[in-house]
Amino acid sequence: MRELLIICVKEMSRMTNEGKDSVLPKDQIESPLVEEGNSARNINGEMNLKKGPWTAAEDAILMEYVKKHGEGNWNAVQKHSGLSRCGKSCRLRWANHLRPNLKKGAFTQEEEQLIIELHAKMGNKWARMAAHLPGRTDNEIKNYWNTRIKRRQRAGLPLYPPEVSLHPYRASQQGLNIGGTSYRSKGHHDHLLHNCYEIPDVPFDSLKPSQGRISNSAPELPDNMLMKGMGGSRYDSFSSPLMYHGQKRPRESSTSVSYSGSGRNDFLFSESFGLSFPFDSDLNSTNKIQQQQPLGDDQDGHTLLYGNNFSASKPTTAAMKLELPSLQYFDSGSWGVISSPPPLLESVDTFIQSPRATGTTVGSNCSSPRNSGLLDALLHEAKALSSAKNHYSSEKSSNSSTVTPGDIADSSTLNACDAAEWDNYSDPLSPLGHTTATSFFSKCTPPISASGSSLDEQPPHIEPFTGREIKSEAEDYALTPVRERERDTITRPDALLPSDWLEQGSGKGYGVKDQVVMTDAIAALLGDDLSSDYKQMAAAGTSSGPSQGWVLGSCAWNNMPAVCQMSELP
DNA sequence: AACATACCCAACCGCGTCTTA
DNA sequence: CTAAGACGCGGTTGGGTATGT
Repeated sequence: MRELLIICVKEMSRMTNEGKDSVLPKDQIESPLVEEGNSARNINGEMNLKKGPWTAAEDAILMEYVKKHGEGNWNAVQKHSGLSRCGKSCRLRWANHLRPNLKKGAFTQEEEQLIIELHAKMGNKWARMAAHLPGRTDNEIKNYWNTRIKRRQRAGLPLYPPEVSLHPYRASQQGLNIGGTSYRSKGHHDHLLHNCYEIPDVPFDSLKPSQGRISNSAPELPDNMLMKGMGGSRYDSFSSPLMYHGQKRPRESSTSVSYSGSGRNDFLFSESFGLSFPFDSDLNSTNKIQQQQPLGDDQDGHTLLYGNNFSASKPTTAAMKLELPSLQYFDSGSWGVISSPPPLLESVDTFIQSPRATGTTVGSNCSSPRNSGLLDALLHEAKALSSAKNHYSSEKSSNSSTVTPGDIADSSTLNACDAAEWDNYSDPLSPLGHTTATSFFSKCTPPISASGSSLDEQPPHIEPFTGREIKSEAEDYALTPVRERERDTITRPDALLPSDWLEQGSGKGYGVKDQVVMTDAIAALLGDDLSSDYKQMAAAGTSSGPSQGWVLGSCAWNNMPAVCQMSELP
């Protein structure tokens, strides 16, 4: 090692003398430096740190240093070893290339599969993902993923297999490619994570069941889930997505125009329910935005971009552009298959806790159902169980959904192009699939079109509820003329809207029978212990709900606070 | 063979968080 | 308690290589 080091230092010296210009970036080359050996100092005597590719000599020095002193204290490397690299650079080099047990080479199939799963769970949490992939670095995973999505984008394939598509996190991430334009801010992932209760591994156990795969990772409840889920204060942030309670505030948001704090969750809510007003805890501010962004504003040609014409406001073009993300989110049209995402369970929570946006008052002790992770967990668990029973039929049902020409195929349901690729992931008995809760709630979810959608372009994707009655309705849906469905769809958000908005739609609603079914479904979700309570509340709630046709809406509207309280029971 | 495009990957940058004095 | 430094993370960039036309 010692010899190697000497050789390397010699080589380095040679390079420094002969060809350092080829290594140093232009700005360094042109800067007035006085260089000595392998390091350089500027006129102030500060070290001029080298950038660019590492040489073998530098690697050797770094390795030697770490061998002696261990990892950490990276800034000391420069001082002690004479390496003219900043500590950051050293750490990166070590972590990504020099540290032992690094796995080199292409990802194995298992690794790729795991990455997909992890990404569906975690989003762009590369470091966390890397923790599940021994020998792999976050950078590697990130690069792999970015390449992958690029490839799939080009191929017009959805990012995830259909089985994964309903995972709240994933769905929210993909789903937020609203109109092909995505809205992303640094903070969104945190928000999403905060608002995504994961029943670990449930969504993925079905993937490649024959592979006897790994899942070496212990079921991971995101730290923030545990904390925020059970009353962590940061969870409250979701009740007011426009406000960044946490320390992380999207950098971009500060510059967005007339749309303060345009974190993605603003759209999470909007999209999940086809409402386009940023959900602000402060109704006044919403009104303010409404004034600034009148209905029908089409300054950027996305009048209906956010679902339908209920649009009360939308971010300005400037804001959008500022929110434009990394290549995970695609330009308009690139993701032709992206459709209205399946409604998110978390959306329901958002919905539930949106009294202020809807003008309903909720008891203070329950102002944020987000305070209760138990409810979410219950719902997830219930939906998993339920869909395990019903997945197969609903899958068939959804697959048979009529796709009219011009419709945008719903990637989350099934993309024909992708079907073959993901066939091997399919498991009719998967606990994932179309979940009861999600399907159930999807009735409240108007469509968000992928490509600057107007209502004429895309019928809603409605996940068939797995219960018998609802399922038949879903089948009806497939047979329902598109125009009629559109009308139907337009009316659906009424459950969310103030009464004056409710009059916008006159489509069919759901009758008492449906109410019962839904009530039963929720009761089922809540389990025996809670179901009777819930049913009582639902019975009370439906009678006073804003719309007979919106059972869930009215349930959530009127009763979920109580449910929320229930969820806080030990 | 020349060019264009896609792909891969290492490295940098900026910011947030953690730690420590 | 606070400020500064260290560290970690995620997004982005740019160069080299492979592949297609």
